[in-house]
Amino acid sequence: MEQYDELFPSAYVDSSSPTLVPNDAAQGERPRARRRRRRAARCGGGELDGFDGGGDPKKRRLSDEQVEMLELSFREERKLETGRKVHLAAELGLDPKQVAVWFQNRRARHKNKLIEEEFAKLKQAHEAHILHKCHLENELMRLRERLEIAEDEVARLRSAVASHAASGDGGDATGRVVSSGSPSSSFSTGTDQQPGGGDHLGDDDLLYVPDYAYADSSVVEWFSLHGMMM
DNA sequence: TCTAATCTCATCATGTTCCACATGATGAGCACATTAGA
Repeated sequence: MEQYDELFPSAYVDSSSPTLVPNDAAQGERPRARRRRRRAARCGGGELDGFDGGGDPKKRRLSDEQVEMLELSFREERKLETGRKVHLAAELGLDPKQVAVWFQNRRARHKNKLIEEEFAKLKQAHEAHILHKCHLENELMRLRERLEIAEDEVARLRSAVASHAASGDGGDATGRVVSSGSPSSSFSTGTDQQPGGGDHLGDDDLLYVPDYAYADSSVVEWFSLHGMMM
């Protein structure tokens, strides 16, 4: 009948009745209270659920020596063969059933401990990953800002070149562009710019105008030579 | 194949130490736990 307690924990079911009809005396009683009552009945000498009423009904803690011996044995071997169980029980003055129960509980609690340790490790690793992600995001943000500044500079230089080309002036005797902006924005003097591999440059490519382009032709001619729309 | 012993798991009850935790004990196992020996 105990199984009904487990199957229907939220509703009282009379453990003495196979028809699952609540009994009047305990109607509305919760499983815990019911179990306590049953335990009390056992302890009080009442025969219930096949309990013979013998032995010490009180739960006794094992002595330090007993626990020490059991721990020692557990460290040697987690499982408990019948022979070892009987031997241990005799040695410790315990019931073999108690030894078996102690090993069962010990295994369960050992497993829980391992699970907790594993959880702690995973949590630590997770937090480290979160931190690393934050660093990467910060780095990405800085790079984006730098890219934005570079793109602004490129756009400004492009428009400067375009306006000079459209007005037909602004070049010196050799046809070089004389920038009206800051001296640092001179279009052709950037040393960190690499020559483009092809004739067609994309919008996002940095423009590189080689010096020879200024020698005999205007910038406009150079651009048209390279198929670029102005 | 059957059966007893044993296992895991969830839970309870109680003792110990400050109201929660540790630990001994119990019962189920559901397309009905697994395993070992007769």
